[in-house]
Amino acid sequence: MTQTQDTLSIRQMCDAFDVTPRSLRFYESKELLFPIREGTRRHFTKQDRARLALILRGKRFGFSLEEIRQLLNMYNRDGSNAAQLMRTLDIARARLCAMQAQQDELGLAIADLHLEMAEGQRMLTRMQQASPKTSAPTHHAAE
Amino acid sequence: MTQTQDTLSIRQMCDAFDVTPRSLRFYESKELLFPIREGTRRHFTKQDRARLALILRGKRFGFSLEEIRQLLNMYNRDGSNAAQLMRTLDIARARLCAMQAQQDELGLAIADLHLEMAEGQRMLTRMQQASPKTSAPTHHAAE
DNA sequence: CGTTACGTTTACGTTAACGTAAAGCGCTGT
DNA sequence: ACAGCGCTTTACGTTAACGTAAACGTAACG
Repeated sequence: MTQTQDTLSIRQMCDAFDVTPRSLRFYESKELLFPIREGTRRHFTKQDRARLALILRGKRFGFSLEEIRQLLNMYNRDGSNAAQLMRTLDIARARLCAMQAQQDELGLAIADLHLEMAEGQRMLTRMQQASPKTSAPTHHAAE
Repeated sequence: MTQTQDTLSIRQMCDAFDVTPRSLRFYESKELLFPIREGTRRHFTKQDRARLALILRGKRFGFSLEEIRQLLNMYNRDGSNAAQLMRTLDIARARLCAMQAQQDELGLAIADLHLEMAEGQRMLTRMQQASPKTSAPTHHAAE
């Protein structure tokens, strides 16, 4: 229960999260992570691990590191005062809006692409029927 | 019906599509557009306009210019042979898959962000009730 | 004939998110 | 004492999609 030394080296972090040392140092330089500095060495705490998990998720969602930094502040309740919290919420609202717009556009694009692909598929089928390279057994889009 | 001269200057294109000359020249250098070259001047045909429209749509959807170039070939049926068409369809399938994955992840992210924002909102409300700066009339999250 | 307006080419600058190389410190094993 | 490992800092390199500046052509306007 009293685990006093719950900290990872940079290499252990890399292995645990499948990132490069460069990235971790970069994130620290951008103030996304704050490992304990024992002299020159870094020690990543449980907090850092949690933050890194959120960073990686954010990246998958297409956020920039700067945006992620903003959101981390919200997740962490660093800004313990109302004004700061309100600004953070504003940022979140804006991001949310953008994300929803993007999701909608993505939906449209997906539908369009489906249509174009169907058209291409039809053309391909016609072409293959026109010039059968092999004697062509019933080759129905073999997956 | 016999509109022999249906071509736009670079400036007209820029105005029509709200892009910079630099972008158009860049797209040409990347073989996304093929304006007629009368000496040194460019003349953008109806084809170019159609392609540009697709380019801009593709960009909004998050495609890279190289990906867009591939897709333009599909839209245009340039690759009139089956092999080429199949490769193009493969690219499209991959993109489609990625797009759907991204859309799903975006959905998750949106839900998460909603939760976090709700939490932040509750905190804010508590803080405002705890320290009423003004004599505070019934100020219910005035939108 | 000079100057705007519009067009061109060439080429270096910019941002994001690292990659990669160089050079050095501190500890361990032999 | 020295090699090697793991970590460090410093700093230049990379990719995409243009921006921006320089330096020039040419056609019309006054």
